[in-house]
Amino acid sequence: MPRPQALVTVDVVIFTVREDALQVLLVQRGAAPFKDRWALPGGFIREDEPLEHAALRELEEETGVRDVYLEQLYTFGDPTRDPRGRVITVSYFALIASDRQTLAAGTDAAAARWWPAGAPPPLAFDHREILEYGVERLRNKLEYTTVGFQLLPARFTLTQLQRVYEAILGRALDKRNFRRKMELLDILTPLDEWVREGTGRPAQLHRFSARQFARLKDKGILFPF
Amino acid sequence: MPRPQALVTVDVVIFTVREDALQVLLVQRGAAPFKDRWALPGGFIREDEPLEHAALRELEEETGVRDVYLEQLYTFGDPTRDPRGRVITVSYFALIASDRQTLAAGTDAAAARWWPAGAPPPLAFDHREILEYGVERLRNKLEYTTVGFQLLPARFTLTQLQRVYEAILGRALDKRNFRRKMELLDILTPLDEWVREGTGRPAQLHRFSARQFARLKDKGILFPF
DNA sequence: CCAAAAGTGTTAGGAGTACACCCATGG
DNA sequence: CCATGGGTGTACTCCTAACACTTTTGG
Repeated sequence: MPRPQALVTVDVVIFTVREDALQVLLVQRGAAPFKDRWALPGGFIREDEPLEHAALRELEEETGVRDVYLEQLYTFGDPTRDPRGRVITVSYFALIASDRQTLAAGTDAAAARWWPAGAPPPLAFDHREILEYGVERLRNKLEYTTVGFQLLPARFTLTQLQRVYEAILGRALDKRNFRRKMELLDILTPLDEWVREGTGRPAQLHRFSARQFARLKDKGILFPF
Repeated sequence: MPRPQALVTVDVVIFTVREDALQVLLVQRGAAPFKDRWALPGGFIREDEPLEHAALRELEEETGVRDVYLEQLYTFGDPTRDPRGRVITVSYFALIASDRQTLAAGTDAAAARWWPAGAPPPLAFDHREILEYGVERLRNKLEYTTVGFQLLPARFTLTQLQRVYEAILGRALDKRNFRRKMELLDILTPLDEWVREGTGRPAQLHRFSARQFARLKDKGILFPF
C-alpha cells in the first residue's frame, strides 16, 4: 500500500466586525508562490504540534493577534490547490472582538490588514473558497450558538450587539424583536453603566452571562432570527 | 521554516439503519498496529488523489460498499493518535440505504460487519472519538436537512421513515405530528403502491421528492423534531 | 427646543406538542 | 371476528413578525 507523504498547512479565517461591517484579516505574501498576493494567515504545521496549536501560532506570528475564539472549519486537499505539490490545508475559523485587534505584521508576512469579508482582494491559492466557506459557517453558527458575543467587547450596548448580527446576516433586524429575544434568552446582564453613542440618549451597557449557556444549548436553537 | 511531512489518511464513519437501530460499518484490522481490533474503514491517501476520492476508494476496497452519501466530518491531527508517527486523518461521514448493504470483505480488512452505533466493540486508534463525532453530526443534520432519506430505499412507507428518525434521535416520535410535518414540508410523493408490513393494514409507499429541496433549505430548518 | 439615539407593547398568524380512536387487511 | 399495523383531527401554547411612538440627553 502506498504511503505518500504530504505537506500539511493550517489556514485561519478570522473575522471581526468593525464599522458595522464584517471584516476578515489577510496577510500579504512575502514569498513565492503568489508573492505579494493577499492570503489567509497560516503556514506549515510543525512536528509534534497539534493542528489547533499550529493555527494559533501562525495567526500570532503573522498578525500579532491572539486569544481568539477558534474552531476547525474544513480540510481542503485538492491535489492541484498548491503549485508546489501536494499540500493539504486544515482551515480554521476564528473570531475576535472589535476592541482587541492589535495587529502587528510578523516575519512571514509583509503586511496584515482587515478587509471587508464581502469584498476581499484577489487571494492566493484557493483562499477565496475557504473564506466563503467561513462566512457561511459564521452565518449558520450565529443562529444556534452564542458566537456573536465573541465579536464584541466584554461590555456592550444592545445596539452594538444588534449591529453585529446585522453585519453578519447582511440584513436589518427589528429592534424590538431583537431585544425581546435577548431578554427571553436570559444571557445578558445589564450593568450600572451608560455610554453615549453619538449625540443621542445614552445606552445601557450589558455583559454576556454564560450562566444559562448549557441549558440553552440543550434546548436547541438559540438565535432563530 | 520547517516543513515536516505527515502521513495523511482518510477514515469513513458510515451509518445505516437496520432493524430499527442505527448501525455503523467497521472492519477488523489485519495488520499492526491494533491488529485484530475493529476500526473505521479507511487508509492512506494516494498521490494526486482528492481526499473525497480516497474516502470512497477505501470504503469500497475494504467493505465493497459504494454509491453512498458522503461528506467531510472532521480532521484529527493529534501527534500521538497513531503509534507509527505523525498521521493526520481526514474523517468522512457517510450514509447508505438499508437495502443496499452489499458487504464484501476486501484485501486490507480481514472482515467487515455492521455494529450498533451506540455499542461498538473496542476500536483502534481514536476511532471511538471519530465515531461519536459522526453520531452527533448525524443527529444534528437530521434536524435541518434531508439526510434521513439517504438511509431508506427509494420507495418507503411513512412508518419506515419515522423509524429511521427514531433510531437516530433515540426517542419515540408522535405518529400524527410526524406525518403532519412531512405533509407540510411537501417533499414526499405518494405512490399507487401499498405494502404490508407484518400482518396489519397495508401501508402506502412514498418516494422522496427533491423538487422543493432548495426552497426548504433557504427557509432554514427542515426537521425541527 | 431640536436633533439623535435609546427604549418600549400589542396583535395576528404559524408551528409545535399532546392526545385517542377508527380503518383495512389476512388469517 | 380478531389481531395487527395504518391512518386521521383538534385544542392549547409558544414563538415570530409586523408595526410607531415616547424618553433621554447635549447642544
